[in-house]
Amino acid sequence: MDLRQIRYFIAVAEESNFGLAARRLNISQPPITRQIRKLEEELGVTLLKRTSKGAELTPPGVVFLEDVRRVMAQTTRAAERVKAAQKGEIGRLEIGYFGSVIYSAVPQLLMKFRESNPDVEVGLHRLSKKEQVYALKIGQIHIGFGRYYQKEPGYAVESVVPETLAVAVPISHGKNLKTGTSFDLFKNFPVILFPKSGRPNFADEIIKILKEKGIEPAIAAETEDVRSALTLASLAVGATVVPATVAELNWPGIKFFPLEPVQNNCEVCCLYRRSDTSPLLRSLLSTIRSNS
Amino acid sequence: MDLRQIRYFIAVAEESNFGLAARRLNISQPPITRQIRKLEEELGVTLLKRTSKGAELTPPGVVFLEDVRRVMAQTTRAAERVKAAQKGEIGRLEIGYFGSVIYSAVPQLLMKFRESNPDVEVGLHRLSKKEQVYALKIGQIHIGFGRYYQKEPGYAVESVVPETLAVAVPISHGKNLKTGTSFDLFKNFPVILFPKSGRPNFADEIIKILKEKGIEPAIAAETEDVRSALTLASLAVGATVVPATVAELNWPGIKFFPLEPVQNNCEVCCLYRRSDTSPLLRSLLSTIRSNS
DNA sequence: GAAAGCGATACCAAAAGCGTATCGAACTAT
DNA sequence: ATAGTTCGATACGCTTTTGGTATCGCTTTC
Repeated sequence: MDLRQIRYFIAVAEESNFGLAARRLNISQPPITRQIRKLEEELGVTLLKRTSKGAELTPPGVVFLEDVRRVMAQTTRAAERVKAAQKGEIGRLEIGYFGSVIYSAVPQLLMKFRESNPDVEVGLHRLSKKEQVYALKIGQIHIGFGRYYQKEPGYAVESVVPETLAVAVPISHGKNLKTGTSFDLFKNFPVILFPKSGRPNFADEIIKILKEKGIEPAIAAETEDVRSALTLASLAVGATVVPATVAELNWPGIKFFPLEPVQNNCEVCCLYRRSDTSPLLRSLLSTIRSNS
Repeated sequence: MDLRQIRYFIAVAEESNFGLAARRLNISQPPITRQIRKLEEELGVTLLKRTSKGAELTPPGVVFLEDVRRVMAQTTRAAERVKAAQKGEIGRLEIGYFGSVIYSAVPQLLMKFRESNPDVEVGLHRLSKKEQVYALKIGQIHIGFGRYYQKEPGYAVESVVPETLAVAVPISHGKNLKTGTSFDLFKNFPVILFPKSGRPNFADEIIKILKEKGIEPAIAAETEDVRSALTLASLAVGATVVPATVAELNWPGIKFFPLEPVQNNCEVCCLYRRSDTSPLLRSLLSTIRSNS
């Protein structure tokens, strides 16, 4: 079977006439006779009954016409979709993330991306930094989000959100806490740090920032992620420092104080293969860049 | 676009290798290169990234592969279905009927037909005998069911059910009615006849039968169809004679007495075009014939 | 009974397809 | 480092397929 034969058959079926079908297809009549007959021979079914006035569908021909119209429609659709895919309008974008970026920065970005690319499917994969590099290498993901990427040859790191910080303290301790700057809060609370692994990490950065401000806080706990840290904070174990985007969410038992701007490396970054020409990636990158 | 190109593309996509795909398709490798390139040129999209190890799908290629697999599946399905249609296993059978045959004879027949041809759609059309002939002529229906068809050239009439008759009397008149034969009932009731139109018809036949038994009943009413006749009978307007198949149904307020077998022309018949070679019709006819 | 309309057929030229042989680039292994 | 291997791409000749023109045979119409 052949798409040409199908096209010819549909034309003849619709015109009920070989000659008219030929004119519609801008060819002469004999090729139509031949292709239709070939199609019928291959199927072993008479699709058209030749009459003195033209041709009419046999009952199997009616069935075949319906089916074959769907085939043509799907073929056209496939051609349209593959072009749309090249423009980055459809397809599947695989995203790796690590840590707190999933609480706000990534969702916000994806929501914006979705506005201009509503038909793109998105896959999210929680992966450590090391895993992200490997996943990028084998093409499992297109881009990774996180903090503190080191530069590697062949890979690009770009800032996504120039993050500010916030201090999270247990709400149970009243609200008359704030007297001076947010840094003064650490006079009242030991600090909860996270994550434990993946150095250099957010915990190291916080220590560094506090040190610069002359603060050497007691360490109340070290947790694996923001969520655990905030849970401990809500139990009045101590205070913790989180990205401002995380503070935008409602966490029960927690009150956030924005931290005065400091020199820091906390911004959310993305990592991708320089050689990746995927239109979807390029489209997402332009969304990221238009954000800042 | 061409089904061959699609076949080649799927093979290469699945093998991730032009050469292996060629072997799988039992052709040499250069034609594959050429066809794939032609496909890509026509679509204006690079579907495969040629690497040193073979080939891998580009993101648009992934999208295209999914779509194009559906096309192939549908094409195969269309080929299967058209063959099934020729065997009379699928398709649409249009049926005309008139009068009381719809109450039992036709449903029973179609139920049996459905057992062996579960995927055949059936259309039912209430048409007078005259309309049936016209509908057959223009191909609107394949077969008509009714009684008292006259023979016409080019059309065949066949018996479907060698029908016996039953007398319907109002249930309100107790059950000690039956003394002699069922014909004796007409000593107690005037007769309700139907239908009014379409002579020769069922009413004529009943009159004839009664006459042969020496009965000349008073005519209580003439109605358009069985349903009306039985409704009147249930109101004790009179008794009426109906086909035995109709008596199998439960009609409120009616008691049926089988009528002793007599020579009659009441059987349900079907009418079809002798030249109609539709496999569906032939299949239905063989169901009909195996019935008797 | 002639004319017109339809699909089928015959024949030729053009196009497209496939196969063999070969190339060039990239990876492997010694 | 270099020869061998493994890819896909290319060149060329041959075969198959396709489409066009002319024509046939049949049916319908006037």
